Amino acid sequence: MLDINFVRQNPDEVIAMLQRRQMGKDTPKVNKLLELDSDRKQMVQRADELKALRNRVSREIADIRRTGQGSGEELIQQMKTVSDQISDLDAALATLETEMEEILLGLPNRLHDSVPAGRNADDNVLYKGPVEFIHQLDFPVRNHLDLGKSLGILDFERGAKISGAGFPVYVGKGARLERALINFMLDTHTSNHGYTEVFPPFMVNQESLRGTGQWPKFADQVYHIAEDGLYCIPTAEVPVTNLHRGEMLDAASLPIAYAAYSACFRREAGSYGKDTRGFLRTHQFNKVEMVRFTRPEKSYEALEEILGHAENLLCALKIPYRVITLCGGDISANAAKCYDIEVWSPAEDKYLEASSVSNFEDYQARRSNIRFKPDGKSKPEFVHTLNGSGLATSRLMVSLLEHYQTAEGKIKVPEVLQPYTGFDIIE
RNA sequence: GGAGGAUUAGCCUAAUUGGUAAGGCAGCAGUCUUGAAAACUGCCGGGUUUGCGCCCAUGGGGGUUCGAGUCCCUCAUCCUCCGCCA
Repeated sequence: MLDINFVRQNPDEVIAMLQRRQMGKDTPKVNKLLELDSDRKQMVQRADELKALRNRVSREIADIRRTGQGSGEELIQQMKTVSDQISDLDAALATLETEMEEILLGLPNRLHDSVPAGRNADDNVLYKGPVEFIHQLDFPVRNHLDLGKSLGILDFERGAKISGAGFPVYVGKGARLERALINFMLDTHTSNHGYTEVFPPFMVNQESLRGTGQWPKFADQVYHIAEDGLYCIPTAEVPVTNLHRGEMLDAASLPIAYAAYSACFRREAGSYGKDTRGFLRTHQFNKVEMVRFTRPEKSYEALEEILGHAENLLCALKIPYRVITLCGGDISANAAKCYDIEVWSPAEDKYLEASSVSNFEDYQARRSNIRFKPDGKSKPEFVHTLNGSGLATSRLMVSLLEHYQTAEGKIKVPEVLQPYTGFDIIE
């Protein structure tokens, strides 16, 4: 959420940001917001004057009664009218503020200056890589679906039977490999990268979705358990960032770094026909997520660190990847800056997004009211929040299976995973 | 699911029959000191204002009232007990 004070003082900058994001058509929203803001100010003034009057006279009534000078009946009658006026004004204000909040919640975040200009994904800019590792694939490569099926480690058909399309089942060594990946990633983050492990709930309430910005914008992409008012998390970012919702963090505790595994649930409504085969797009997948809370001046430093932590995993696994900087037209509304890490899929013959590393600056912190006091006398400030996948297993598994396949259709297990799997080959 | 109790600022704790939130700790600044501690003084929820001031704020949301921390309804969370159950 943007600061209404910032919008009021820098409307041109906000409108320029919308244009950089290819959202120029939302410009009227900004003007409407400023109009409402101005109306609000006048109404608040009038209401405050009436409230001041009521408070003063109420104290007079109390004095009159205490000293036995009378009942104050005349004043009470006058204040009845005043109170009615206040009620009307407050009701009108509440309507107006709701309208303002709806607009404000719908406006995207500011963009960092370093975010490249561009209309869509084609305009994203290569930041690092490609980072290659030696893999001998001097035979016709098979894709992850073929490999998974022939080795009996992935079962999409039964997944479709028990749940629906997009709910894969891992079986035997496939299940073990998936669990090994998750454990390897979590162990690396906690042991080598300084993160505190969190195992969060997989369902959250609507306030949490709102806090991280998935609500209301992505309401149609989230699984909803209507009876209990709960939502399946689309990413661990939601429960983990909301751990500190409404809190005043101790400045000495910053930066806070959490790593969390969670299953992630996404309806993927409207994306059928696009990368839907096998693991490329599923309704449920596994992901280890890194989440950070930092002082504002440290957040861009943290962004590079998180990116580095995600890259370390791919280097250890020896899976080729590249890093791109998302351009203004492709970056998500919540983020001020975002890197995507893409892994190479030899069978698909293209890069697949396996991680997104973002700095949200104070956008989420303002929505979820996460603050700290820089020092004793200064006012509370919003922290900056960041997160990065480290990593999502589904696309990673695609790349892993394909890169580590042998000419005989077996899968070698990457060396760093062997302590976790207990075997070095899937056949 | 049922009964009772609780929720006040970063933390802890007060508030007559309803009369408009009192303190303490921590923190920050200053005085004193070679330095530190102690002591003393000031600041110490949010908004608005050049300022005085004004408004809002007692878990969330409603209601009664001229006026609600206080009375009523409802929801959430925690504690105690009862019931049910993996």
